[in-house]
Amino acid sequence: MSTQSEENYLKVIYQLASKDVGYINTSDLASKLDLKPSSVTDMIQKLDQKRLVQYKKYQGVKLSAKGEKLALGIIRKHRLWEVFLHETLGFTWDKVHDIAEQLEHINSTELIERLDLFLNHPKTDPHGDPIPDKVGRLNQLNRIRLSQLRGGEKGVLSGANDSSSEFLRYLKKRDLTLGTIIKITHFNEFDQSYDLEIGTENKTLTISNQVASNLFISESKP
Amino acid sequence: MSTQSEENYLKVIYQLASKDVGYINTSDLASKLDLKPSSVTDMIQKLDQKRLVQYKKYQGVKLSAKGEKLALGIIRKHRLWEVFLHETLGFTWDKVHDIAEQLEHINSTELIERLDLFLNHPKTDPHGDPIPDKVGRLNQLNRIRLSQLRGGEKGVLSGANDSSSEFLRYLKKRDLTLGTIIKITHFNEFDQSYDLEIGTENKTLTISNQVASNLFISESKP
DNA sequence: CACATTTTTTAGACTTATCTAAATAATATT
DNA sequence: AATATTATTTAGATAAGTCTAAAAAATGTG
Repeated sequence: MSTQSEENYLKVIYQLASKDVGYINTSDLASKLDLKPSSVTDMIQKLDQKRLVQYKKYQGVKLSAKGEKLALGIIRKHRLWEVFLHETLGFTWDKVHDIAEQLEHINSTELIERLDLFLNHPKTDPHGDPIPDKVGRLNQLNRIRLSQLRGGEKGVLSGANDSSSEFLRYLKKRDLTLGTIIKITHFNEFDQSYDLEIGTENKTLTISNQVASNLFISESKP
Repeated sequence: MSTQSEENYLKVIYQLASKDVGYINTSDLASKLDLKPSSVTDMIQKLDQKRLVQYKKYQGVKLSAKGEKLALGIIRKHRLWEVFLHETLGFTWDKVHDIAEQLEHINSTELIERLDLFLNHPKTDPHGDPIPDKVGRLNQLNRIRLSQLRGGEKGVLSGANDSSSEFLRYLKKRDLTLGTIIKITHFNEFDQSYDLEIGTENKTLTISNQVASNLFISESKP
């Protein structure tokens, strides 16, 4: 079995790895985990010994097959609990993440399978992220970052990459909820910002590239 | 805030205290927590410093008002999660305890209030134990131990004091489920055992004093 | 390419919660 | 009451996970 701390490392390594590929470096890991780099070095050496990651001195870490499986298991639990908190208990979008951070470490296969059944095998969490299945298979959704689009293109908001409450409240305030139809009316070269038209009422707004790179968009008819 | 370990100490001290009164001694606490007495001494000194218990050297501990409030909060969480596991997810009586041991340490007042609402403010857990309310008030049920009765008396099985799966499976196998009507046909002086008649089909069985002292009985018309 | 800067690792320290072994206090027995 | 037994506490050790400070390696710059 793994400790809570080990599980957090694996989860974060997985998340950082899904952006670009290759080895994750110590300082990125440290800042995401809110720890000092020296602590991270210690732990990844331990995880390497347990064959959960591959670690190369001064280069970084990546997950082993075993480590990835574990990480996906934790992500599965996290996202199923998020669905439960949102759908069953009525928590808002922006509050589920922090509580799920605790619940994801509860250890019981039967609990998770029963929860999955009770929730009717949901495919995505309240932020639009896909939920890995029992054996760790992840249905890669057909979606791209808003920042990969340019003027004139159009799509449906299908997820956010940053699940901090602050960011989610920012979105909510601007009616950027899951399922919203978004049309990019203009890309402003000078500051890399985007002018959008959202929903059906011709509402417009401008978002920074920062924000755009954290939003996922899928085809208009998904 | 308290650690998971501290919470377990407080919970167990509360449970032992509700049997007889006064100070709880180190070795009882140690055996219930499955730790060595020396570890217990260390921890209760720490809890005393935090003003969660009162500790007198060589005499034992009891909860302070603050400690009792915390303990009741943990018991509330434990029992609400048990109801959820049983009623919502369909776990059997004997499996809910171990998972609730983990869930009881999840920290979120809003989560517990929403769970309580979702479950429709249950009054007892699946073992018949009362659930403390938000402010730690516990509705003391009108029930006594089976071992306090003698031949001829009658009542309804309303709870078990030992929630180990082993004990609960023992009960299930003999149809001793919550709500069963029990009549004590005879008390056997020589080995302190009880002859019972249970349910409506004149089924009979004999249980040891051990078992009898772990069963709660309430009036026939509760 | 040599030096400066940044990143990473190592070494040593600290905290929490536990343990074992020894010392001390309380209780039981003769 | 003196001694034996049992319970409790103290002292010192250990493991996990973190930290700070110093050393070493990698990277960037003139």
